[in-house]
Amino acid sequence: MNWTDERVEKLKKLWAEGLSASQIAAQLGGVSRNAVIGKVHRLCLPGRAKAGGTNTAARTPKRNTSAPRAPNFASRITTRTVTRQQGATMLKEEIEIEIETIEEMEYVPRGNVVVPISRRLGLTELTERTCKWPVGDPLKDDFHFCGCESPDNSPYCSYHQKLAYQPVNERRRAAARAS
DNA sequence: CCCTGATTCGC
DNA sequence: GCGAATCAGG
Repeated sequence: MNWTDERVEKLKKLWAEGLSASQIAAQLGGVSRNAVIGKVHRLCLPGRAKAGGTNTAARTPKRNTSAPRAPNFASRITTRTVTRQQGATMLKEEIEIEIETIEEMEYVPRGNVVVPISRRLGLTELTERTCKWPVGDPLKDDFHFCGCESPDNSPYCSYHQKLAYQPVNERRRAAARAS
């Protein structure tokens, strides 16, 4: 693909709008994000300040122009893989529709509001049909299990089953994502 | 891992 | 002049 005046104009425009190089490359079509970035440089367009996106200005590697390339092999491998996957991903890029899931429900396992009609069974009293939801501090002697009737093969009664499997969802993802 | 922009340098 | 390969950082 040639950098026709029109394409260059579009590049300038999109870049000015703050689109990322990969997004611009997708819009223009036929070029990689690297091509876009390279062009941006040649045009001397303002790079992305250290603002929102990702820019680490004041970066001057300048290897010895005389020394042959001796990059880090380990990182090279990972870099390559990433690059290829990017290409495949970019072809799919289209429109993003954010569906905000407003979760107001905050599950709170109130340790006080104990539970239903706990049988206060000890570990030995448990059977296949008794709820095995632990109640209390395992290190204290008042520790016991719910002991209520539990459906078919479930290890918990209907009440505790909900508590056991409910809240584990969207909320977790956000948390896991952070780390 | 995925993504960003920045640089270098063979073509 | 181009842009893939790399690098560096989030």
